[in-house]
Amino acid sequence: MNQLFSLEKTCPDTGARAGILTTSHGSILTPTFMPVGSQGTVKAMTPHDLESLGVGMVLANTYHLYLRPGIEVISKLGGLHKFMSWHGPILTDSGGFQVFSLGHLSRINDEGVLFRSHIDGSEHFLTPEYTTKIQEELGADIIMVFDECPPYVENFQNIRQAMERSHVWAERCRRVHSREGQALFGIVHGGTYAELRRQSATFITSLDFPGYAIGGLSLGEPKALMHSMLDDIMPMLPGNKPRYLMGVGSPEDLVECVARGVDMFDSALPTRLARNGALFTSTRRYSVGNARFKLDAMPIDTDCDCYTCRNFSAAYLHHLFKSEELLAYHLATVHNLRFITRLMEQIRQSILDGTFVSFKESFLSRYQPTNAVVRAEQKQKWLESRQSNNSPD
RNA sequence: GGAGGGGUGGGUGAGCGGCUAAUACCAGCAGACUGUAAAUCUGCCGCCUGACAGGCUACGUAGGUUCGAAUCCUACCCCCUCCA
Repeated sequence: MNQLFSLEKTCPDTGARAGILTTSHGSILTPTFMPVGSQGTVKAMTPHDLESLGVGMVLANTYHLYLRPGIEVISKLGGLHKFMSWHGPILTDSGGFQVFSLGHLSRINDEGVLFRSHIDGSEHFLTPEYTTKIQEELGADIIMVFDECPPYVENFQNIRQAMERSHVWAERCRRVHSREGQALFGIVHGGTYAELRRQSATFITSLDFPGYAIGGLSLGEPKALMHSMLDDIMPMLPGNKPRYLMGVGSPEDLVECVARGVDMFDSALPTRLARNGALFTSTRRYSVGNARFKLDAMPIDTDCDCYTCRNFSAAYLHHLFKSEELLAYHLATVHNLRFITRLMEQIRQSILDGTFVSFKESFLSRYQPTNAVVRAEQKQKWLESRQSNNSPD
């Protein structure tokens, strides 16, 4: 393979960067957001839709595709690109995340993870070698090492143990990976412990992967903690390789994390929110099912250039959601994905223009976080003030 | 005309002497969702006081029995089924 990543420009005042990622299924411009399509489909979207929204790369999931339809099916039908008729780049996740999110179904040891299928109860044993092999078979352009992703609440000991296991697994994936034209990314772990994060970044970069992911963040920890982890790690990752922050996809997070040097993001958030009727606008997100939209003749986002906003009123979307019409999910997903891809385009352009800092500031001052985020920030401040009041002894 | 069944909060519909402002579902209102077991989940949903809590009015209507009734009795009004 030729060079995977080339850096075009960096923002002198932040860590933000613009670059180009080149795969055998085309090039994409970074920073980029990759919508999640675990089962070989971004829900409610055709590949044609994705293309016209400006989506570059899509995500698929090893765990889900392995269980259904099964790797041999996809293999016989010509690989994942052909199977799902998406001819742009694909990134497959190893299924490591599922080890944690489906934790009650699994047993984990140094060798690998014993799963019970959530579909039919059958038992499966996934190892680093096996998931790498599966991902080679699927034929994605970028694949991920098999890792363990413990929840945010785990204590230091558990986080360290999971991190160390992930390190060994990363090495094992690296050793068996051989498919040409396919890049295997390492994943930095360490939870919210700066010390572990640095340790992990040192180890993972020593394995010399073509790209590096940051895993185990955006799992409910305070935003400030996620930011400080990124601030710690990013300078340790080689500048000439792509950096991928796993599982991040809210508008404010994307802006904040690009500023810290991230090139690639994925998240189920924009598409899932869309299906649940929560739509992004430049000032905040709205639940289009709310009564306030019943008679609203304007598009949900008057600044948006997407098919949905160019053709339909908020009142119509409101009606589609209330009546549970299938079109609701499609139109809403079109909008949210376009909102995010446009945001990434704007970010990139501002980096190239040298105006990223002002773009970031004006976006963040305009964009109102959700009640939950505001509340979480209040709680954090409250806890800190309590701690400082109670800690004189 | 005769026999039987039934009338419960916006709707459907449980409850059949105290634990019942009343199960459940729907509708309604709001919130959540970040490497997707998610077109999902959570909360509220008689009226009044901002909330805690409390007060008021409620199970067709009017009486009655009882310490206590949506639940038992009587009368009336209405609805449904069957037979003539």
